[in-house]
Amino acid sequence: MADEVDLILAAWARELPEVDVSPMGSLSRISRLARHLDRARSAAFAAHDLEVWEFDVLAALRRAGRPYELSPGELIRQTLSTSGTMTNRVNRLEARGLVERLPNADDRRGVRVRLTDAGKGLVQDALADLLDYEREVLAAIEPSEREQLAGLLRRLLAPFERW
Amino acid sequence: MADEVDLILAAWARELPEVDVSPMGSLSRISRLARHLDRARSAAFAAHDLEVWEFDVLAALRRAGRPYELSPGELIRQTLSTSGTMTNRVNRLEARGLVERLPNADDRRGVRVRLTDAGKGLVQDALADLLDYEREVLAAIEPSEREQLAGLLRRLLAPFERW
DNA sequence: CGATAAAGTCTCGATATCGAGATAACCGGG
DNA sequence: CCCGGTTATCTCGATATCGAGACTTTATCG
Repeated sequence: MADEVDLILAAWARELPEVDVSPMGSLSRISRLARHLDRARSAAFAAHDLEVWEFDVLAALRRAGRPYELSPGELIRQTLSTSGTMTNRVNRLEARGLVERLPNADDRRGVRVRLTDAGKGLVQDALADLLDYEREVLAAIEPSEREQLAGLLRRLLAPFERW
Repeated sequence: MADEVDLILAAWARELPEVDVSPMGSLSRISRLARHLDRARSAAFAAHDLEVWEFDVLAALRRAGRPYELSPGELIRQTLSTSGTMTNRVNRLEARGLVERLPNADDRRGVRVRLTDAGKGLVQDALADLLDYEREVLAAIEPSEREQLAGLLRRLLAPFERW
């Protein structure tokens, strides 16, 4: 039972036998899987007329809890994006009526981005579909293996998210 | 020992306790890790004045073996990109003298993309640095766990790459 | 206090990607 | 041998992202 990455590793072993490419066995798979998941998520969200980036922002606001507000800076950090990108995203979500910008009373440099009722409904529906899809993907491994996997990934991820 | 994803899962549990968001424990980590890895790779390749996408194409050609040629279509499939993207990439790599386009004698619709000597040297140097970096990332887990991880990821990836 | 540094957000130009359509070549059946 | 269907690649317009710089406000420290 081989995948594309096995073929890639075999090719490197043939071409550069003195180089140890085993790290790719994990990390290339992570990158490739992420690409496939992104595409699949696009398809899943299309039913709600929603882009992946739109979902990412709306979901961050939804799980922040009442009053469903975050600053652009917090959204940038949670979604691993940059300031120019977030300004643009909020603009377009605002134009669609899914979020609104409010002044921040405590810090006049800042802004609060708040989920509207329309945005809230949309993100919950989309989340349900996303999870259904993710459960299908994960059906390839056993529940106990899912926990193993999550644990290993957490340990790889932690160094990137600590500062 | 928690990461951002643990916080995200806890937030969903608080906000929507009736929804089982456990699939995100694995899949969100995969996506986030892929983003971080992409950024780190950018930094690693910058020393060679190389973009990640440039490396991806050159590496595919290098591991194809002599005469280091592939068609654009094969490059599209291996790098999970699209036709317009690949035309653009090959154009720019050609302009930098890292690859060259040759006519395909067997099929005049087609083209062969061949690695130049300059491209070959560059990709091997960059590969060595990439692997050094990847080993650092993987130092967070034990060798036996790396194999476990690779095995689980293979099983998740396989359904996407079968056709 | 006043000056300087730091933080929050937005602007905007450069760049990469996607994807539908165009073009050219190949292939198989009649 | 011709024709419709398929395949390989390229074109090109729309779009999202990045990131440096601008601007405003807040924090810090002498």
